[in-house]
Amino acid sequence: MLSMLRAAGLRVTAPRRAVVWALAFGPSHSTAMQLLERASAYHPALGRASVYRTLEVLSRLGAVRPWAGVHGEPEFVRVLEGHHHLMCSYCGELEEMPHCGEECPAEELTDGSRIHGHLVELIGVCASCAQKEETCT
Amino acid sequence: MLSMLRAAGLRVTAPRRAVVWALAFGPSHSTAMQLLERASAYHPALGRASVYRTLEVLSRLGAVRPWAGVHGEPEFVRVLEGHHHLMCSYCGELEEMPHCGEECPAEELTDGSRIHGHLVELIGVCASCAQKEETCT
DNA sequence: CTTTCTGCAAAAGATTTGCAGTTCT
DNA sequence: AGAACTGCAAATCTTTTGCAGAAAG
Repeated sequence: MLSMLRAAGLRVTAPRRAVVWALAFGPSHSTAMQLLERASAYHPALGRASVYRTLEVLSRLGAVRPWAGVHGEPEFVRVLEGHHHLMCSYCGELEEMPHCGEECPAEELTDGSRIHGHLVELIGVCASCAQKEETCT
Repeated sequence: MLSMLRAAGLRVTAPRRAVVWALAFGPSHSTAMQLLERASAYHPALGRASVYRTLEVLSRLGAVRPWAGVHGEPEFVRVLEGHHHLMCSYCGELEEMPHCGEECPAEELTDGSRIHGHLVELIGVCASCAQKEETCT
């Protein structure tokens, strides 16, 4: 993501490096505050505002997307590599799904556009809940 | 969505009907405040809190999903019918994509789970921007 | 009739903004 | 040197919560 900053003519500074580091080497989605906390280990002087400002920049570049977490908490998701979840409306858990390769069906839906990332969210009942229910019936 | 409330043993009240009406007959995604405004036409006494509470209930039932809008503003998306967007990271526009049928490839990614809705977001450069760029080169 | 839901207003948070100082290029 | 970026703290705004009263089943 640092190279994306450079390519866009933006500066690569310590605070930005810290946030990118926290994004790249942490979980695929986190809240702004979690990122602040993790990135602080890398650059202790980091302030809240810079985290938000960096996330805004990265969103504009398409490296990250704001996303509403399991209970609606605002989070940011690394999006360059593609991302699939299953939100189970029965147990309320978010199940991360295996990564998709180059030929992810989600990216086939397009016309002349150039896709470089995606976020797929399925809403339904997860396999383990579905099985539990059958057992009950 | 009213029947989903009944099926879950929850009450169907005027405020809830108003919010469901605003969701069902309005755009596929809106902010809580926009819903409040529209639903007020239907039930003028409606208060903010009830909108949030109803949206919370509908999210738990899987009829709606919180979602981060174009610039990250929290919105709610009708999700039962499936939903596809393309976020163009060049022009920043959100392009709504044609609705998918029953055999939407997005829903094929599953194992034993039962899917009843989905939200697909592609991040990339939209067709018209992609074309513009070619012309420039 | 009981339990759930509602509106109000206050409280709690999260995100944004202005500004003086710092740091890339 | 000049423009871009940062941290701080204050301001703004959205969402949540407590509670007394109303209404659905």
